[in-house]
Amino acid sequence: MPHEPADLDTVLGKAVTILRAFTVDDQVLSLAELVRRTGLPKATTHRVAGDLVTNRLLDRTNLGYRLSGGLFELGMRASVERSLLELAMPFLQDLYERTHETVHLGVREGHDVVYVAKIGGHRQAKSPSRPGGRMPVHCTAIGKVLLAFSDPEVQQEVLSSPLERRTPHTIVAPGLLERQLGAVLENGVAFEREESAIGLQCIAAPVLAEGGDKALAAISITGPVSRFRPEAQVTIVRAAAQGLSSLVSRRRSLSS
Amino acid sequence: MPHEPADLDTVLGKAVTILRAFTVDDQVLSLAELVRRTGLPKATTHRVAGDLVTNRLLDRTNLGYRLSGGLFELGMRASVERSLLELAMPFLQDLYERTHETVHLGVREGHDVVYVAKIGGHRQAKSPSRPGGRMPVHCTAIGKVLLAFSDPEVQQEVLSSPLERRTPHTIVAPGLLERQLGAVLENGVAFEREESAIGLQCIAAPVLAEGGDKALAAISITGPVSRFRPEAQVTIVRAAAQGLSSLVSRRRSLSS
DNA sequence: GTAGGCGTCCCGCTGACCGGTACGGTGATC
DNA sequence: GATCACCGTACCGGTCAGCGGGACGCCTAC
Repeated sequence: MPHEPADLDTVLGKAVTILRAFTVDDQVLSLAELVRRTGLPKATTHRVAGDLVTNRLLDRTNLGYRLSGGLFELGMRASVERSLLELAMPFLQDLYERTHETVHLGVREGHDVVYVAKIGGHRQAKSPSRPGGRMPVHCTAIGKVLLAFSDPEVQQEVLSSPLERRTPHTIVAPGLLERQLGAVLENGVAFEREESAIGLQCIAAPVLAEGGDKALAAISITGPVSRFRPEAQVTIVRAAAQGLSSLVSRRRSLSS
Repeated sequence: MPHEPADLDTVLGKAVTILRAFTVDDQVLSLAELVRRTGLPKATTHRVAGDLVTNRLLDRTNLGYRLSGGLFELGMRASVERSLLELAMPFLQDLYERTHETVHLGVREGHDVVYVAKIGGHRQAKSPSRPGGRMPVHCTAIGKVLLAFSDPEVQQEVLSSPLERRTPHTIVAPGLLERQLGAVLENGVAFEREESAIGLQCIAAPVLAEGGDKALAAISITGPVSRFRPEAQVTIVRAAAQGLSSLVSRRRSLSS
């Protein structure tokens, strides 16, 4: 987890610490729970949380605090993710319509994948991914594509840190993972077979930056083993990702 | 605009002021531009922006600052919007697949609609809405539905404040708007005919809270006048919204 | 009754924050 | 190539916003 724990000697540091104490599946957190998670003194937590409410980053409910709509709005304005999302939507729609399986758009952040979008129908496979949520790179198709098309240093960093086991099929051997990344570079797609959740398979392709060797994002299709064959989707996933790549290239977006 | 301008005497206030200086279509803002928009002293802006970068709410690029991916992630964790989005997605997909026109999910915030989701294909009508963006309630179908199913006080507030003209068809007469809201209550759907943008028509239905008289959100379909007839979609939009309503009711979500 | 957990508030100390000021770089204008 | 305007960055002493230990009142459980 390459998360420096934020400077607790500044108001701002305390504030983001409180905000980040919320995980994807927390609806509402009590003051006491926030104190427990952040390690901040109770009085301080109370005051800062109050200030956050004043500034419309938190909502106060009778059960406790929750992240507010104002924060959602702000987050949606993050230019990279938002414009990616807007440009990608038509391509994601196409994939969904052809397969009626769950379609993801994700970017890499450190050793994790962050899902920017997730679309699916009523019968979608129950997957552990959430929009705005994280998953380790090494156990997802999106993650493996993103890693394969990353700087070698990043790859080494991941390969040399322990690979968490999520299911019996999760790849925890660095050597095996490295070989797979090589294959991904050749094929332009990555697969995942019940490595993050039992019963799920997945295929992903990279959205490449202008140079063509670095990935900005990745697109994937996920389905249950019972009815979904990832190999059958190689062409359309690759096409969608490439279409998005060239669309993105036509706009200015990136930067250091 | 019921936006209290945030307390500029606190660090937190300054920080959110800087963050909110970004609009939906700003990719990157220079320090000087931030100074101009926020009215804060240059030195202060420089320092606080630097702190925001440290805390991963802003990114530093060679061109200036931009809202970071960390902020996107945080915003996606806002429970109300996120769970709404997740539950709604299958219904929105259905609507898109049936019509191949742009589908929106929106909530009300003050006198504005905030778009939580927007999905469309390659040939989507060019509409002024953006995911995470705002539009006035009185000139959109989503807005009119949300307003019709709101507390009377809110309605009065909107009706008694000036109604901004966006196109020649925008309804700027409070009396007319009020009558339309009555019709919306009866029909359970609202229409918009080139009131927010020339060439666009729209139909929306409310996602109702358990009581059945207050709207949590609304779903809409938007299309160009040339090929899209909103009246033909009454049934499916209403069905989608009702389906989502009952799904939401089955979960705990709301609160004061 | 009492014990533990909760949210709220008080209040005196102090160091984080403030912002006027100054400096170096860069590009346009004459 | 000199001048000027505008930019981002850095400094630094004064002071007040922020701090958090502690106390209080309210619950529910035992």
